[in-house]
Amino acid sequence: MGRQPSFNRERVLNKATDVFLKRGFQGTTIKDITQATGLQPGSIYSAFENKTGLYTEVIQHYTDKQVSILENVCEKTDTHIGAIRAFFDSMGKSISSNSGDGHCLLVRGLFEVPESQKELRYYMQLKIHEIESRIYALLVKAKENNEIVPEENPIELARFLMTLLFGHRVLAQLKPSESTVNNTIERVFKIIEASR
Amino acid sequence: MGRQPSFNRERVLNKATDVFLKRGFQGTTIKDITQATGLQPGSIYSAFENKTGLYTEVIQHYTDKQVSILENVCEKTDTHIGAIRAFFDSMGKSISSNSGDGHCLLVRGLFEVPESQKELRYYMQLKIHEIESRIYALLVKAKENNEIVPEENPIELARFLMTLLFGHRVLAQLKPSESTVNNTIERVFKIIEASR
DNA sequence: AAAATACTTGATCGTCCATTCATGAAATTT
DNA sequence: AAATTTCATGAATGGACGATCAAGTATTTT
Repeated sequence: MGRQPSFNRERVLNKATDVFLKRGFQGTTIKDITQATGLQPGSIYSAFENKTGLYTEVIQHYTDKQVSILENVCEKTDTHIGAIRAFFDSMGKSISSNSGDGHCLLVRGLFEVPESQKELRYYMQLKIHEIESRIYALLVKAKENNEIVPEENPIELARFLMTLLFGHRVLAQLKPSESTVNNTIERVFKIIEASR
Repeated sequence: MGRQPSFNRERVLNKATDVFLKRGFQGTTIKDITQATGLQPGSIYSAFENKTGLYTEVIQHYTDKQVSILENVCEKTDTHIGAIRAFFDSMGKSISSNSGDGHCLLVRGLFEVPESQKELRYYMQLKIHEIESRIYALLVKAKENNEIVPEENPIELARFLMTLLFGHRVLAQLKPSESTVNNTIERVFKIIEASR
């Protein structure tokens, strides 16, 4: 019934993700989005309701990508601990390469999505927990597999590893040299090792 | 010659710090500042040039406070490593208490001061390095004092501890329970211990 | 092919906000 | 106390931005 939207939603979300990564939620204007996507304001608003709706969907899209990065490294590593290492390495690369200024939409969003946007902020927290619970699941399997010591608490370790991931996203804002990033990540590995 | 400003600059900076901590740089309007300080727009602009100038001075003021926290704990602890521990504990309290939402003006600023504000962004990086170099200095003395192992590199460890401080400021945004914060900080201590 | 439905366009609206400036008031100098 | 200098006031300005909507166009249905 009636006309179909003529744009590819996935492509639009990817473009919008790039813009939000570069300029943040507050710093991105609808004009920025129209220029990046080629869509007109009306089309954006009819497809996503408003700027918040668009950002929400971008966050969903972005988190799905992060989770699939984690799933991919799981297949390529033989231990669960090795998968977590690989995930940190992947983040290290994202920090050292200059695309998107090493930003994570979720971390950045926590600091700059206005407090008035209660729902959106809650949604971002939910998505961070989604990633954390994947790491937790890996740690549980690692424990079953005797990859980490039996005294280790996977919930707490997962939280601590998230804190380290977070820290690196802030570090990224200081434009650290590649060797600095390598060193900090190496130290994370040592911590993971120590849990063995 | 002429009239003196009738307001107390320090008091104004403290009030402005509270507002910026609560709402961020972009989220704070001049109206917010006028309401918090009782000053009129014109007075603010004549005293601080503009919003950026005010924020810059607030950052300076804020960093000085952070540095004096660090200096205070140095006097109250007998080892240099103990001072670093105490500094982390102080941050832990700032996260668990709800004033200012556990924010750090410097960390938050890195994520939300617009990229167009080149000078201000550079200034914030400078101030972060100021704190980092204080921790570095403590580590050097700790090493001289055999509080940490001679193989340890103070530059790298200081950077890593900063990354952990950063991580906690992100963690704070997830409204962690006090026990979660205690646990993550406890794990930081174990890392510091391991350097002994 | 006519009717119905849904998407597209882009100018426009209303609001908010950083900043300014003319006027007035106070302190200091002469 | 007159003149000068500086500060305080707060309404006004100009620009930016999120959002809307009427008119137009394409697609599907009957």
